[in-house]
Amino acid sequence: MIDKNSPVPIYFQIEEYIKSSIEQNELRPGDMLPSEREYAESLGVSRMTVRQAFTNLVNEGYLVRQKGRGTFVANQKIEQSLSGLTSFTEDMKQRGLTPSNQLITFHLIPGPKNICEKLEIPEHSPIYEILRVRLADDSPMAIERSYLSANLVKGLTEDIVEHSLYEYIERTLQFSIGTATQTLEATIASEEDADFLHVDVGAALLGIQRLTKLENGTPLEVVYSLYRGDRYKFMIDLKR
Amino acid sequence: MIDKNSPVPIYFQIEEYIKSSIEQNELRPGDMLPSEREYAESLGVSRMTVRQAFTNLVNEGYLVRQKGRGTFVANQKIEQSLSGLTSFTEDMKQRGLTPSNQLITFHLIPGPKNICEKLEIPEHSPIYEILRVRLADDSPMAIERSYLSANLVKGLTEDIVEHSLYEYIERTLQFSIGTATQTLEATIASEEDADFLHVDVGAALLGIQRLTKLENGTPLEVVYSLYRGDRYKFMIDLKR
DNA sequence: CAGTGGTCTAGACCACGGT
DNA sequence: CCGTGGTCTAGACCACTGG
Repeated sequence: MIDKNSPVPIYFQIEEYIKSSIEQNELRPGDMLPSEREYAESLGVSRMTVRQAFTNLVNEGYLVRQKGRGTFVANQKIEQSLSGLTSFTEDMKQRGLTPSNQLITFHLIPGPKNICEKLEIPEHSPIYEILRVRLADDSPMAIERSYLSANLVKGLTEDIVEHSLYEYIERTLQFSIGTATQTLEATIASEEDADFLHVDVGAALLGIQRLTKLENGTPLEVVYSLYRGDRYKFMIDLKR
Repeated sequence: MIDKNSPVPIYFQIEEYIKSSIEQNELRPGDMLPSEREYAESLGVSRMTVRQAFTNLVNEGYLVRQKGRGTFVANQKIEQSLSGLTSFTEDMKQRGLTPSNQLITFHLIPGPKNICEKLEIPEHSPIYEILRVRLADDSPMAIERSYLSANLVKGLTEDIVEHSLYEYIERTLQFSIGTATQTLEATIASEEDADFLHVDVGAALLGIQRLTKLENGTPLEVVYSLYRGDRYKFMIDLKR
């Protein structure tokens, strides 16, 4: 169960083991775990190593510690939905819907001023403009306009865009996405919107603007989305 | 600077000292801190103790560690705006607007089923129902319907509600607010909504539902709000 | 009372970054 | 090469919980 000679840190191996035990329901919410000392002895490692694993899992919301009592499996993992920076694809899957795309336009254009400012690149720099209708269970859910710097995200093709852009960025380009600033507002469907989304003119739409940055702070993507008000709710957990 | 005989843990004292150094601009974003070993020696404590303080500050977004280089003051404390659980009053002040209230109704009623379920109390338990129009710079911004258990939030009066409910809950009752689950969706103004908000029927409104819980997990408040789409945007920072 | 998590020590070796 | 953070050890005493 634990490989001391692995390059993977022991505390991380312990974390993974406990996480999978929880996910496979071998450990249920409210269950008490073996004490830190028991764990340490049975694995033949120091108590501090076990403690590091436990601490991380507490911070991630999997476990709860109680002084003088023990360590327990948390009732609900709050962090799961908290501050989730997800792609449309991931978001829909989490909701139990099947996502798909309908690519409307895919252009390489000289960047307009307002976009370039947000991406922190010179005006007129080459930019990919991607217009997609996002479908869930084959029915329109949102319109999405994305802008990415062509000098940063190289080798973008229609194929990639129709599949999953985030997967390409994270898996193939090995970029690690950091944070995003997002704005939500309510608007009304114009004639063009109504057309794409199969709703009436004047229907309620949820407008979402997002600026995504990499972990090193480089702006990655500007996205303007319009979600159907009758099909989409945005959920978020907040902490005081 | 550090009191070893204090009941306050050493790592916590170190945290507070570093935090205040950052807040008073003695340490600026990008500055490198003394190494863990230097800190430990100069304070006469173990390196692991310093490390615990550093680790907590990294998790809170104050510091950034770089393998082989050092520990640095973070550029921007993301957590500041991230996942901000704020009251309407706080929210408006942050935006530079002056908040005020117009109390429409304030009733003590037997709780309807759906509300009581969310508040995790028996059906028909006494509940305060508060209906307010929220103003910013004396112009309508939102309609808010709040529900609170009268057995939990005692001594509520019209005066308190017209001032600031959260202040009463946190300052006077000494409750500490923990987390909230929030849902946002786009809707259309009904005739009644339009009346309260001074907008046209069919105008875009941002509907926000919130369930707030105390730190011990007790549900505190259910709120249904309708914000004017032309005046209000909801902003949030997300982490991957 | 025994067992738990909370804090702390004084070392150790490693992988990494920059000189 | 040296200094950094990353990991790990084998102890220790404390405050708290429960029986």
